[in-house]
Amino acid sequence: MKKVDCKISDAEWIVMKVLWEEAPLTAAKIIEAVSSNKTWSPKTIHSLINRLVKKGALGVNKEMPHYEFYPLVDKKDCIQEETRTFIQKVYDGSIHLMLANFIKDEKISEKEIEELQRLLDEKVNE
Amino acid sequence: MKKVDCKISDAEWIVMKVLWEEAPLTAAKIIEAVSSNKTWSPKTIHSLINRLVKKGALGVNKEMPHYEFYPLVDKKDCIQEETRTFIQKVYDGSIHLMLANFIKDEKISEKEIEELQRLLDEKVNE
DNA sequence: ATTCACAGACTACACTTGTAGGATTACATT
DNA sequence: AATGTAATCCTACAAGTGTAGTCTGTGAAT
Repeated sequence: MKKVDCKISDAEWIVMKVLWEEAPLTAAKIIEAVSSNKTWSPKTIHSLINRLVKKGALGVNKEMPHYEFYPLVDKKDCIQEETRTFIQKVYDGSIHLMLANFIKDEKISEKEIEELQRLLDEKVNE
Repeated sequence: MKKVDCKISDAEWIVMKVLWEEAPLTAAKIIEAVSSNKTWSPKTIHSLINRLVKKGALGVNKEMPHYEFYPLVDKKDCIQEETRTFIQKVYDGSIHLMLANFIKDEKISEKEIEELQRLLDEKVNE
């Protein structure tokens, strides 16, 4: 998997998430999967797929009766890059500020809090 | 403070953050503050300010020798909106997934972990 | 009073993004 | 083999963004 060097737009993320879930897939399959969340025209989804190929985020296998697409960039990398950008923009790059703000402000259930505490404990004992 | 109804772009966020920090400010002051982080032309910063005024994110006091600008939208609201969008895009809207992923993957110092644990504890005892 | 430099108004321009449409090709069915 | 339907390829187009530039007026300095 290549490092992410490209920006993936909001709409494109939806397509990428389908292929990170399962790949390779034909355009038809992708359209089917995306359509459960979005009411886009198949044409629109084709456009997004092609842009992602052009960007280097997707690869194509043309040796098939119908092209098959698969991710060329790693999901974890993309998430981290996206997160980094977001935290930079909103929290001046401070992860800590972000998490603190988050824990303070958001509605998190008791159970989730316990779960997070467990995760933190694990982290400590690594 | 109005509710945020407008999208604030990455570049615009930098201007907004200056004015959330201190307001009202003249364009010259804003340019000065922004220039410590960014090497934008003053013209560029003027453009951003004007777009923000047009979007309704900034207000202007024209009764001054030089216009003074101030935020019309609340920082907390903007952060929350931005965060919501981000989590939707990357984590399918699951705050929990996001925090969990974060705690697992990111390099967080021991001290930060303790700090977060403290925050969670506080949250429990609310 | 003249000039200079900056403030403010308006304009520019290429690139990305959301959202498709049209033309062409190729497989599948009659 | 012909035809229809779906898959590819290419094109479109307005709005938003990053990144400025021009023109015009006015206050400050000479």
